[in-house]
Amino acid sequence: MLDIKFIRENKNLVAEAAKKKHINFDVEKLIDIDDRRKKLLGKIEEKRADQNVANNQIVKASSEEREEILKHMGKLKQELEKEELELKEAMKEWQRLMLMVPNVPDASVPEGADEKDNAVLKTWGEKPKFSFEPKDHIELMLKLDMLDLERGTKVHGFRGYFLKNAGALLSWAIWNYAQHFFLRKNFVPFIAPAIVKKNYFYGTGHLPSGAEDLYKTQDDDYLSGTAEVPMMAYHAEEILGKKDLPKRYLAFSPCYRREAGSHSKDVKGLIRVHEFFKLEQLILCEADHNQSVKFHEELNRNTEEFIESLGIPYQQLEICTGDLKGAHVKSYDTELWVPKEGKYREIASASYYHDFQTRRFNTRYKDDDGKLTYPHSLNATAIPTPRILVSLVENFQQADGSVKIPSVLVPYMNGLGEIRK
RNA sequence: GGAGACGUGGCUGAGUGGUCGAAAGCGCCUCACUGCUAACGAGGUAGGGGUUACACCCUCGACGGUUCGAAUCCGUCCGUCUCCGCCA
Repeated sequence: MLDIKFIRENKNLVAEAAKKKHINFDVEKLIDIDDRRKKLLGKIEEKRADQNVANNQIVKASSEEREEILKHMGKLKQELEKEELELKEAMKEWQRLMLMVPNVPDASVPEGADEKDNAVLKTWGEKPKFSFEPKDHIELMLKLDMLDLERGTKVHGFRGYFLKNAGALLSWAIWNYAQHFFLRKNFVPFIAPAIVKKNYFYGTGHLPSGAEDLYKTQDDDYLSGTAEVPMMAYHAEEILGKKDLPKRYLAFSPCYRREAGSHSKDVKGLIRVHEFFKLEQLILCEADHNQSVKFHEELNRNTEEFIESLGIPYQQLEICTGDLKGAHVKSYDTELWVPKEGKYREIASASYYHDFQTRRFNTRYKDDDGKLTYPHSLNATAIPTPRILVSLVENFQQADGSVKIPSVLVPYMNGLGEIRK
């Protein structure tokens, strides 16, 4: 959420941001409501002051005076009740609109209508050339008995899967390797809950839009699709010390996504599943744009380095304005080469938000001059499983149907260098 | 899941209808003192909104109710602790 003062002073900027992000939002309407809010609040505060004065008088008043004061207060109360109700109504609309205000994209974000306009920043690695007809990850993994989709759908349902044998081992190996890899970069390791109270999803911007993609429990909690939500909620309502910043967290969590609206997409295999696991990088830093930019580049580079260490070809995308989510200032996506599909598929996303999220979470820190300030937040995927397996097995498949394991993972596979039946 | 107790400032903790945004202690800050440090002494010290600055408003877990008036009474919810039950 943006500061209402900022919105009032920069309404053109905000209107422009909404337009760029294809968010239907009327800034003038919000400002009208805010005018009303301020006016009502002023009137109410005046009456409350009056009430407080009368309150103090009544204690030492004579009985006639008391009569008089009581009459006055009764009248005040009636008027107050009416105005407070009006304010309540206005606040409801005010809050609804405030949640719709998009964050302002950075000037460096390329203009574009949708994902087709995302800009390729770089490509890395050499796409494998096969002397044979390559298989897709489903065929490979089924034949190597790493994956059971039939029983996955029997037991879980649509998009269900079991990983078994080397499929399970490879997942654990990736988690453990990723843990060692990223912790060298000075993160505090976490295992975060996926069951999270509803209100925190507003903090990250996953609510109100995005509700249809969230599972919820009978207790009205929601299942998070990313550790970003619990990790941002971790410091909700807290005041941090400036000396404790930046906070650098590496969180592992299961992730749940209903994938509503993408029923026809990637219906087979491990690209798009309802339940997966992810290591997520998250940073809270001082409220300084340059720091946000610096850490954003760093988080993104961490992911790149990790992928490079595995040796999987990738490309980096700079997300254009039209594809940028409401809360984001800027995002990069990392996409891995999927040989059988002949295209790059998303594996990771790195974003920064300025104080948009921390404002909603009411996470603050004490500045040098004692002022409470909202820190900046950033997050980036470290690595998700099982999606990473798709590119991994397809890129490293051999003519005989076996899969070569990247050397960095071999120690985590009990020395196993290849997967074969 | 059952029974009971409890939620007050950075912390401990007093406060059962009005002079309470709140005693006292600890901590912290400033000053004074001292060769230096510590102790002692004096003063200050919750958060948020608002204002050029004041004034002023809100906040005693949350929401709602009673009342002219609520930290205080009532209801609901949330949370914590203890005991029991169940359980990896």
